[in-house]
Amino acid sequence: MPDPSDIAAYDPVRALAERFAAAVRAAFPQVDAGFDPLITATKNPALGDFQSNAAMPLGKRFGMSPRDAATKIIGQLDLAGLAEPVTASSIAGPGFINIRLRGDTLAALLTAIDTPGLGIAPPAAPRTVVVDLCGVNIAKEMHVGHLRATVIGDALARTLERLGHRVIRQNHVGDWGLPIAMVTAKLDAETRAGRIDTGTLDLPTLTRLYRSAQAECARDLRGLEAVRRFGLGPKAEAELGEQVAGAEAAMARAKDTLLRLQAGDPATVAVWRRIYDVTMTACLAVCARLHARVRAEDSAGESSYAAELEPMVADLVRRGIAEESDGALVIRLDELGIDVPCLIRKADGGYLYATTDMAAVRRRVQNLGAARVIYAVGSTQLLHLRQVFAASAKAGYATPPGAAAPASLEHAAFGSVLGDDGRPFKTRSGDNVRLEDLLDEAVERAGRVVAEKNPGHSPQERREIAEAVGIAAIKYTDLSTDRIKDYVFRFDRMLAFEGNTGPYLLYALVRTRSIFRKGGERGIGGGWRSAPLRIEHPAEKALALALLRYPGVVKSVGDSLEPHRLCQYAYDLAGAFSTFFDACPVLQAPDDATRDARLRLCDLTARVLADALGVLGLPTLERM
RNA sequence: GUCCCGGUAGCUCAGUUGGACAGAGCAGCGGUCUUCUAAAUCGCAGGUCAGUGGUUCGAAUCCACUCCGGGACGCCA
Repeated sequence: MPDPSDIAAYDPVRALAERFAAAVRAAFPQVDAGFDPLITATKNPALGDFQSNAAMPLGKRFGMSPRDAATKIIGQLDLAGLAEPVTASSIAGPGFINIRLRGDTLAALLTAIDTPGLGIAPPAAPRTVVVDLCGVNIAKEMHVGHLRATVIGDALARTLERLGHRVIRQNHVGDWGLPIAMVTAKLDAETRAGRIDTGTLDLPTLTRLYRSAQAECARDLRGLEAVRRFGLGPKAEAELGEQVAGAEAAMARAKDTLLRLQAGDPATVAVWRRIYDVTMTACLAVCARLHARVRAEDSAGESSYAAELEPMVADLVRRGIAEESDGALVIRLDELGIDVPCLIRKADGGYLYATTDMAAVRRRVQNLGAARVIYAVGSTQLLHLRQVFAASAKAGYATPPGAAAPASLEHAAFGSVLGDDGRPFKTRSGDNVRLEDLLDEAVERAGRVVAEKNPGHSPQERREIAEAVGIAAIKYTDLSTDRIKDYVFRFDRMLAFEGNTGPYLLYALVRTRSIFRKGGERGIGGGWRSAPLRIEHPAEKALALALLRYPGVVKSVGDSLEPHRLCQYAYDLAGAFSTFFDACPVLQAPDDATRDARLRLCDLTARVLADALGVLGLPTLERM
């Protein structure tokens, strides 16, 4: 049996690449040392496990047929202890070289990843990564729009943590500016009028206040203009004029409130603080229910940047980064390939969200020490974030002190959640759908299915299972497709217990675990833990190959920020296990050695699958 | 108008730095439970990869143009 340390740890691709690179160097001394022998998994298992596509580029370069190049390579190839011998019949098609791993090699590689880390080694140089996620607004309930920012952001954060990096989550709470001042003024007025008790204030009430405050301030200024322009008469003008006067008064109160907030007036700040606390308590509870690790200490609201904006803008002006344009202040980005300037201060002196976002880049890179800043933010902000990234780079804010290279600012953009009609997901009346209502309905529907599939559970058990299944169903749907695309939200599809769904994966994990419960009942001890792995049956081989892919897949999600790759992997692994479980008796294996080897394989599968689901942020279960 | 993102089987979607006849799931048809959770598994059927042209030994993948759908475009956030 080969020594795992001899074959580049656990990774068959790397091990084969080394052997092939050596053979290519021997066969073609002219090629440089960095030549990539292009090892990939073979799509059709009937042809082999892996293939090298090295012969095609070599054939082209040396003016020979790729099959001749392949023949030269295999003449120098030594796969002893790793794979079946490669012969002329291994060359196929235009010049593919097919490779079939040996069962004992697979067993050795699996043994190498059968560790607590499951083959994922800590990075040589851990990086600090900031993940911007969730992005709630105060005085508003979480709705579907926050689902993806929370679920995707948390999955990315977990992935990077799993890879051994230092992750700082940042919930960029929308807690500042004129809209917030409007609610603050409104709540203050309502409280003073005795219509609201701040002690028992809840989020639905706040949301109502927010809406009415917005409506009061915005009341038909445009309508009045139209009435004047088209001369609809003094009566219409007077009616609208009254409304507008009210709106102007409300707006004036809001602006006054904003000034007092900015000045730190204790009474006003106390009202604001109450709004903040009521909102965040509810928001963090939803995050907890979603199994998203977003905590109070992860909040870095817009308000926390308020005091930094004026000095930052002054700095930008002084250094000539920002310039005036029509009374406003902009940063031009033409030289960075963006023809729309980034507006950072309005003509009236007010700041914009780009200003706050630049301050956030600066703090995240300069103070928090981020080498990467990842934004789990919707694709509608694509241009905005490009501008902010470019403007921050131009200002030098994206480069850590003393560092040679700037931090990497990355937008993990996602598409919209759509309703059945293909339009953005809304209630019949056009309101946003409350996230909590969505979770409640998913859990309720899951409960019905659980009761039907397995009537033996106690009500308590059923509730717990339904909760996990419902949450997993929603999260998995959100994570399992390419995030840039929109998707249609459909309960029946995500809660289907067959196919590529969260419930199916939970079930697959339960099956891997239940075998040990059953084994315990039959008096089988833990001797299998140290039993030698044996990979003989085709289903065992397919499962082994799937398990060995795990570290590389997690790594690729960390690089690409695409959690759906890990979902696809988990689904593949679950499928490989199901096939194995069907074809290979474990507890009734023909002999004890086979049984123990298979138990160990089940255990490794269970741990990898549970780890993958954990990285995705899905809740898991012991039984269903 | 400019820019960005999508378009793959009836439906929902994968498709790694270009590689073998384009893969799953659902829906349809047909096998497999006295045996480890059948919420499973095995098989059949189903596709001009939106279109045209180009690069290449080789293109769903890269380039150009066209069509369709969505989005964003300095004084909201």
